[in-house]
Amino acid sequence: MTTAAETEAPRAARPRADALRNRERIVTAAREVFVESGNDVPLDEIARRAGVGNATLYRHFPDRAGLVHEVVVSVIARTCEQAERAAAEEADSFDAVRRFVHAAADERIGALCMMLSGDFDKDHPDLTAGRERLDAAVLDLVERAQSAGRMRSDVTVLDLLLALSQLTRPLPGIQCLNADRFVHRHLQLLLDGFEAPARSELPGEAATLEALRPTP
Amino acid sequence: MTTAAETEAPRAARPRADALRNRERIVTAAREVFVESGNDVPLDEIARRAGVGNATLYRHFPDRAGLVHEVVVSVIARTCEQAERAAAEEADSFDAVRRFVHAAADERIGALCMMLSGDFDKDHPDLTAGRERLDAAVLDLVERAQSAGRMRSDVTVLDLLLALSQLTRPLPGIQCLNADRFVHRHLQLLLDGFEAPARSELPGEAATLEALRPTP
Amino acid sequence: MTTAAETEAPRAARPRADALRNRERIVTAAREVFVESGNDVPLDEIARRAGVGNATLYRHFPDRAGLVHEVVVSVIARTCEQAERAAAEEADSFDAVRRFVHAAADERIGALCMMLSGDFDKDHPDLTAGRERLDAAVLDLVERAQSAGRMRSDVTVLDLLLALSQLTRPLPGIQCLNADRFVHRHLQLLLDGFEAPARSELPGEAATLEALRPTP
Amino acid sequence: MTTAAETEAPRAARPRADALRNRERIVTAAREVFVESGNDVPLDEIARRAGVGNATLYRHFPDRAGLVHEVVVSVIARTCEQAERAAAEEADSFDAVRRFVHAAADERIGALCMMLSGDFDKDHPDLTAGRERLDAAVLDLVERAQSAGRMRSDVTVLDLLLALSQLTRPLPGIQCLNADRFVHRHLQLLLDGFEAPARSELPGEAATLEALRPTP
DNA sequence: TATGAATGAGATTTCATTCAT
DNA sequence: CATGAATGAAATCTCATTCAT
Repeated sequence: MTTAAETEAPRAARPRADALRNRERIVTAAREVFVESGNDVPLDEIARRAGVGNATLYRHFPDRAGLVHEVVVSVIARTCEQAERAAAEEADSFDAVRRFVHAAADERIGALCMMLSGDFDKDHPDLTAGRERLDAAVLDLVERAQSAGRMRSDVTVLDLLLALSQLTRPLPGIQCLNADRFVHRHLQLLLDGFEAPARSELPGEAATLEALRPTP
Repeated sequence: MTTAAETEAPRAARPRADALRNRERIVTAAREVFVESGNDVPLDEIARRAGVGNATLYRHFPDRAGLVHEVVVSVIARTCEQAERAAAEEADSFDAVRRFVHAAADERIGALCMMLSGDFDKDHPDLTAGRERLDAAVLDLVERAQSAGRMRSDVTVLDLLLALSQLTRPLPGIQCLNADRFVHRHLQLLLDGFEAPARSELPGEAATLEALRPTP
Repeated sequence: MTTAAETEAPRAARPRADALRNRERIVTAAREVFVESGNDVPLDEIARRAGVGNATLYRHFPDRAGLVHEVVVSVIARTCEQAERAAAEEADSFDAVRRFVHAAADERIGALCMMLSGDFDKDHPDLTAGRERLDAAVLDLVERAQSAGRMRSDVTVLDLLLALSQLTRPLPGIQCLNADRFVHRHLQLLLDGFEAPARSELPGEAATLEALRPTP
Repeated sequence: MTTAAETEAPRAARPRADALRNRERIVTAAREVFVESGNDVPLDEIARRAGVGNATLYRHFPDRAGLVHEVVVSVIARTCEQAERAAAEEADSFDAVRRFVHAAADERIGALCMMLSGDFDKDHPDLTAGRERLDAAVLDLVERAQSAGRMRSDVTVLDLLLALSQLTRPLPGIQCLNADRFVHRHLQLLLDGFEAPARSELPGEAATLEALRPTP
């Protein structure tokens, strides 16, 4: 006879409650620290901020790349959720885009840029899956707005995600209270550019995420 | 009997030709490498790329901060030059803004973001002077375009410079041939936002560079 | 249910036994190596002699100055102990001085000279406290001997400590078995000078440790 | 037909006047800097203090050891001169010892200790010759004083030279105006110990310079 | 399991020595 | 000859990762 908990996770030994809490705290601390201080903070700093010993971090993640991987995946997932919620809850199709953009900024999607620079496995299935899900969710937002004539038809999903990520990328040395306000200002300006009817014809080439792969 | 050269500058020996060439090569290599691989490349890598020994680098720049300082100052100066040239040579006031924005991207103004994160003296007179000159030159561009009704009046110099820097910031891991093309696309989108008559009222607060100072 | 030990000190984990042992071994090795080879030995050499990796040394002492600080403090403390023991255990007051002088030599008090030349914080509270305690202990020895008419009244504590330190200062290049014997010979000669009734009047100025502070 | 100058130094090309002056300035600067800042100052610092380029230093001395060698030899020679002059000019035999001791201190004989630690050839003929001449000169002083019953008979030349060197050794970190006064105070105390009739029998073993040779 | 400690590999910086002007 | 510049080797210090309690 087995308990309900054992039934839900039958393949691995049931993780202890404090272990799960530690794991969560480490990922959260890492996200914050990466945003604040950049990608090259010592892992000891992250462990300290999470309130755990450094070896505990290694129990949960095999190496630095593993931790970065987890943070990236979690940021993508949270951003994805925002995209889906915006699509579901906003009546106007361009308002949905707007809401997503600002929400993604608050989820620190910009930190992804920084972390892509680290040497971790960018072809890991988790990442591919996450990107695909995010692409799909954003594509939904974009297509709806474009079909409704609310967004320029030459703007691609990749344009949106790239520009968004870059504009919200943290400036590790610069911590001041109204930095966020600037970011949202700039996003609004960008969105105004997206909304405007096309004046100058952009090179409307088909843009995909693959286009950004490093050339080997 | 002495030659004219000896008579004219007897006390301060002119710097040697090869030393000047080396200094130039180091700064150039550093600019390239910082853009390619981020702010935390080993100095040995820069020295190697410049074709000099690592100690030569230290003869010219007292430490890493000194080198970053030099690169930052040089990028600012080159960008400034582009602003002044655009103002002088373009007939249309918004075309001047456009030309400056794309030229600044090519001068790697985005690398400034990355380098501002490094720990070097951000209050050095050289930097202050450079920023002031750049601010003035860009203010000239912006005010002309706004007076002519070609640019939204709620866009500030700081908006322009910050968004421009962020959008052109290098993605150290990602080197591919058409990354630049994406950047210029996004700049065009942003400029379209700048050009459009104001639709949503932006919070028109007076924005200055001081606003980005870290809070002490 | 918790054990008594866990109950008594629950908040500050006691330092690990092996860490304490390592710390002790590093300080001991440093004291030896500084005496043997001078103040500018590589820290790697000290770590090797202590049988630990170099980074272990840096875990215990933040930098070279930190290690030198610790060695200086420990030598002062050990010397101090010798002074107090000599005062307590010797019947004759000048014998106590003699015993202290030779014991201080064996504690390598001379190494202090060498280490004072290194660039570490000479105004650290630990050092100030140590010096004061040592001064007090030696002053006790000196005053007793002088009150008993066993020591020249114009010899000050600072004279004793300085001359003692200089005469016992290690000669880093010179390691031979009877170097110590020479040192003790010279100390005896000096003590004979101290014991003799004053013949030539020395400039009896009040001498304090402050007199040796570098002029700013 | 040759000039007188060429006749006097026929084997090597006659050194130019400015070269000689430079050589002298380098040795003087080195002596000062070694006393002030210890044995491990950069050669560039010495060159700067001498007002010459670093390469000029290397033109005169093949390497750092060569420079140290020259300084050591020169200090020994100057000290030797003081010994001979004291012997010649002082009426009282112990006054001659006293005068020599204080003069040697002023010639920075203590710096020899520091430099013996550097890795230079301690068996070079120049050094051996210098030491022998110095030993002879000081032996003359000592024997006269002992024959006249003015100095304890158990004090050897080596005792005198070693104690003198140690007591006058510079403390590189400590530069203050009356440091010299302390040194001379201590020398006086030591001399008083030398002058006193022997009270405690010292271990009168024959002491020679050879006794200090490092054990191989 | 969680932790503080230990470690070697690598980055920054210095300096004795050589080179080119 | 004299010099500023260049250089590699070595020293200091950091950090991702492993070990032992």
